[in-house]
Amino acid sequence: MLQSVLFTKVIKEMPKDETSYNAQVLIRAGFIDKVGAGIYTYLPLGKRVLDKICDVVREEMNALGGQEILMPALVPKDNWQTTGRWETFDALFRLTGNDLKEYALGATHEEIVSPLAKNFIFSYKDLPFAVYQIQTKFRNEKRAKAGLLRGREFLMKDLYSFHTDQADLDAYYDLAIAAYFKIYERLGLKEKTYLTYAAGGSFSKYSHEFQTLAEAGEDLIYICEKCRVAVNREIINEQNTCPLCGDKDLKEQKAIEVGNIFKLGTKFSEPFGVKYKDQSGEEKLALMGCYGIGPSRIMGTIVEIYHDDKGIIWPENIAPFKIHLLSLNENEGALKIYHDLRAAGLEVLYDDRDLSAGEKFAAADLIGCPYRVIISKKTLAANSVEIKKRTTSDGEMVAISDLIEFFK
RNA sequence: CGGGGUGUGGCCCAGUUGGUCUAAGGCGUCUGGUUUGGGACCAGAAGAUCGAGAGUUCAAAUCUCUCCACCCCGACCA
Repeated sequence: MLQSVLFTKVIKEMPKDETSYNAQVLIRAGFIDKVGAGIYTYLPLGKRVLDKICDVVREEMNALGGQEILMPALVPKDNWQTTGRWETFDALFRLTGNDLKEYALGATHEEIVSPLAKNFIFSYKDLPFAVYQIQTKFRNEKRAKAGLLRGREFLMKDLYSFHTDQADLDAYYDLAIAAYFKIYERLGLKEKTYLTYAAGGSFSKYSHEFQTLAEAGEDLIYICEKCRVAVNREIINEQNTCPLCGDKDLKEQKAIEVGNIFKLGTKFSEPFGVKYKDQSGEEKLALMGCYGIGPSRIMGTIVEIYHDDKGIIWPENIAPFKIHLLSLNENEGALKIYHDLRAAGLEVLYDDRDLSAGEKFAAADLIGCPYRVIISKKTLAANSVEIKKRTTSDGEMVAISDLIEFFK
């Protein structure tokens, strides 16, 4: 993409009214634009990152056997009354149409997916299966905060699984945990992410959160380094020990919740009557699990973790562009290289603007693409370009003839 | 929702014991020129109902009241 065409540009000054790092830098670099508290527009650079995160999530959900669907964001009141959550779900956005009917904006979708599943589950032969969606969720948070970490409107992947029995649910649940760690690995978060035991509700002893260590985190977790798991605050108050090894030597850390999975059991299949007939013809309730992960929050989390004093340092898998090509007044030579790189299938943001070198460098550091390729009189004199990784301070000269090979 | 803070051109802000504010400066933008390896420089220009409404006053960005928005701490977060 030509940067001269990109309609956003970097801002030199910190935005007022944002102290959260991810919000400050994402706004300054032109990834997002703030509309209201916890409400953001994703700009071209931000949309690319968000899409890449979603792609990773989607691939792993597909690998887990999930079938992608898209449920409505506008949900009739009836669905919420069936479970009683119309009254009890504080963060639900409720609204009334011109027809005087009441609706909620989807905050989670058990109330939609359960009656949906009921339409297609009759026999044990119809089970198990799992569906998921990646969709905008709405929660009327008392206090939106920390940029993308807690919004009133945010992107969420929610997967729901349906099973005949507990053993099947348990087995799938473990597969989901593994799938989640694959996602965090691909997003560069695995090292800092802990499977965290949380209160489970009525159908299992625990639910699980995935918590990524970060100073910006609003959760406190207690880590058992030996087992590489953690427990959250509700659990630690009940039993000051690691649920796996019983160790009492737990380390307190701040963390961001980047995923959350529950065994729902029959909590929703019962009110909605999601039943199947088993081999003996007996009617039974299906068991459910649900598995959430928020791509927009992940984006904020990655920024919180991967940055330096100059800006963002995107992991290669989700950078808006792999290469940031900077022309220092050598647009002619640079344009050819831009086309060559693109022809080789590489994602390139090409700064073809008529600006000083310093300004281009500063913007490139802020935006944070993994590789910077510089073309100047100096490099062209040597038939070369200079390549510098965002993570290193010094670049290296690479012959133009070897450039494509360098990125293979 | 409780407590605290802030609202002034697109952005960051000065000004707030009422009067010379006909609102300053920086960034950005536009015009012309000089520049070009770390946010360059010179000259000129455009751009503001001072968050909104009501009130006090000869006079309000400045005082009073109401409301709104945003930020922070806390509570909350299927």
